[in-house]
Amino acid sequence: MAYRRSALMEERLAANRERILDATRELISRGGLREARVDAVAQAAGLSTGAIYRYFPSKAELFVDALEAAVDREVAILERIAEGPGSAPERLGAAVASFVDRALRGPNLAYAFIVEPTEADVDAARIRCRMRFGEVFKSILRSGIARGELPDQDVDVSAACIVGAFTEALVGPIGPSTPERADRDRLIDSVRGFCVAAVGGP
Amino acid sequence: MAYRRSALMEERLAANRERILDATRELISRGGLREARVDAVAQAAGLSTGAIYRYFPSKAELFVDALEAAVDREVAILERIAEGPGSAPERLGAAVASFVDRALRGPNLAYAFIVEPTEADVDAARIRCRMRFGEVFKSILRSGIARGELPDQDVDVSAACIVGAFTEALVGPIGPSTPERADRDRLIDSVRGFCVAAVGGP
Amino acid sequence: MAYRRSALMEERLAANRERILDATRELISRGGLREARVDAVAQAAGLSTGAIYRYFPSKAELFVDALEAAVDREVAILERIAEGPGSAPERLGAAVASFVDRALRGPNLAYAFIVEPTEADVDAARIRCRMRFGEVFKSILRSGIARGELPDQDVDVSAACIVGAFTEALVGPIGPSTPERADRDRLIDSVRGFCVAAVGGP
Amino acid sequence: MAYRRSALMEERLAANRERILDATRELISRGGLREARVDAVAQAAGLSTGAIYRYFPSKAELFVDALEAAVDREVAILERIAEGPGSAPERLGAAVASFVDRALRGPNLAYAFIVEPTEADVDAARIRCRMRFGEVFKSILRSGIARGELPDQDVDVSAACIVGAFTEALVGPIGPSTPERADRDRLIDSVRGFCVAAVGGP
DNA sequence: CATGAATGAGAATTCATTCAT
DNA sequence: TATGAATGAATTCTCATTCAT
Repeated sequence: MAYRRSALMEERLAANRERILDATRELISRGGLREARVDAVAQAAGLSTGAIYRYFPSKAELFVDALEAAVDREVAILERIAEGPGSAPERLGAAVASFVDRALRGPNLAYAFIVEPTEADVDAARIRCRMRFGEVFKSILRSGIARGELPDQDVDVSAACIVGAFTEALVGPIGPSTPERADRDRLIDSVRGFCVAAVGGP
Repeated sequence: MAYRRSALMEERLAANRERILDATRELISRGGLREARVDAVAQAAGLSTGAIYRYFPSKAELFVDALEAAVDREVAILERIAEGPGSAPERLGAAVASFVDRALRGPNLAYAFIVEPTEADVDAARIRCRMRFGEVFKSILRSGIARGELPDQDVDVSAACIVGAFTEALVGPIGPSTPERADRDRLIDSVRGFCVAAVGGP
Repeated sequence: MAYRRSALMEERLAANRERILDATRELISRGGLREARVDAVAQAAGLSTGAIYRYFPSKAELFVDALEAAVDREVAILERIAEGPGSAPERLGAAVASFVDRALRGPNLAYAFIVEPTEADVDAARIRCRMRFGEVFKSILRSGIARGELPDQDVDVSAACIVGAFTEALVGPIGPSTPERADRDRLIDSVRGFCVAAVGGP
Repeated sequence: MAYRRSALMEERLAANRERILDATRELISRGGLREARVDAVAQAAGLSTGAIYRYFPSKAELFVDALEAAVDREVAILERIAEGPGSAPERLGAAVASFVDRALRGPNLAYAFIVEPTEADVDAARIRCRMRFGEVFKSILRSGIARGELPDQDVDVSAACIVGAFTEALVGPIGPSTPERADRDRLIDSVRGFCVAAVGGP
């Protein structure tokens, strides 16, 4: 009996943790880090303020975990594309398009984890996340250069520029509103074209 | 009876105002809008908290003025390049290089005026600033397309991507520290190359 | 899962709210609106500053509620007298005496809700309160005039004068200290006599 | 030469002092004590903030002096009426009418010196002023009782009620705006009638 | 373990008063 | 003496974190 109850509880705890992370992501994607108060997160997660602190030691750690969870998923998808078939320009284009497409559909953290300084702890996580994105693109670029599909270049800078380019395209002229399907496709194409050409793709 | 404000005082006031704006820019460029508290700005400017309110009606207006002052200078320089001689790719490259170069030398607000939500007032200014930068690049792109120096493209998206690319290149792999001269030149070249190639330049 | 707020807690919250309102009334009745700082109210209520904002959204609303709560009670009592039996002069005298009597016993807000400009919000409430008092007396006067118990007169002015007369009698020669029982009775009689005679009563 | 300059200066100083007092009265009569900031007074007087402190050691003392100056004039006028010819009810009515009339014409301090708590210093002055007004009315009442023109009564209370009545009539239903001439006359008559009847006049 | 009321350290802003010019 | 810029204490309000129930 002790076992079963424990298992049940275990599940519930995990579910709560997930709900908190989801609520955090949701709130950040709407109003930025600034608007994501602990109270608001708790309410959105259907829990009490105090409960948050059972799952996360501080607001900063909660944010860090939320950012990293979101980036985990994103990077996993991008890595599959990066390691998949096709030429480097093709894979680069696909990765960019994939990211932009997803960002345009649902609530995304592009706002928050790219450039938005906060407390030191969160900021460190933000930088780590940015670099992880960069790594994916760097791996594509390196393979392309090695195979002669792309000209030689400073992959650190190119990767950073790519990340910056599509982020700005997302949060900049478009804003948080979801554009029409046709607009979306055109935007994705434009960004993809920009990034592929930038690194010397055809 | 009427008291004529002495030239000396006039100067000192102007100097104070400038010092406040400088301090604000300095603080923002280091820790973002969040860290730039009125107290901190005052201290950095060598004044008391209350004095700030003699020069600016509110923290929000101070920030707006600081952002716009910085952007005024920046945009003026970029516009001169945009309207100058040379092909569109050349001018684009020169503009990008010029911006990155300056940003790498002194404290820059790239952090703040690109993406960092805050109060509504400041945010509105931030968006205006971003658009002003975008406009400069759009004008270059349009002229290039008209003259056949650049392929047809969505100039809105391209301009946003350019702004995002060099901003990220600045805050991303490099951070606030000023790199060595050689590194700096290499970085500038890489970013320029990225942006020019991205829009279809040679 | 849903947490039912316990009856005990419910009670405590209500008690706290009441304590805050009481503390506010107490402080206002001593030092006027000016001295009733949020800190002071909190301390007098045995709570922290922040706690006040759990019960009232702003200092202004707290004041408005405190004023209106006090006036609600007062006006209810006066209305019962106004609508009760007896001639108009009798009822007027009874109403005045009743108000003065109560004011002399406990902390009274006479100071605050009669004349003391503050923020717009609070001021609006103050004016409303004053008018509500006036209305009670006007109703008595009108009925008296209709029945021929009182001579015709400008009831607006008379009501204002009545309110002013007993308010001043309260805050003026006496001040906040509670006088002896005999003095109190004499004061009440004098004020009552003054007001009844003023409007043409016997 | 030293003499002449001194006399000139003397005059100018006195004129400035008067201007400051006037400005203070003006501001208080408009927005109450709260709105009369030292800066505002200085500007209204055509002087600098610092200059105020040459003439008055503190804001509190400035206010006290302004109140007392205003009351000096007022009381002098009322005393002349009180000591003049006519029966007590006549003189009482004339005094009340005179005060109300003047208050309705120009900026008046009725707001401030009757009921409006502030700092302790100013408050003490306020109470003194109130009592001085009371004294005038008490002297009328006493003479009326002595001569058999008025019934015996508690002159302290009656005087306070009179002051309260006309004050409230002034600041209450009418407010700071100057009413039409006809309205004004009617108001004066009503208040006079109220006060005279209140103390047992015909 | 969950709750949400309470805490209290900030942060922005105001304004009486001072003091270098 | 006059000026008005500068000061800084005081005040309102916010929000991450704690803790009794």
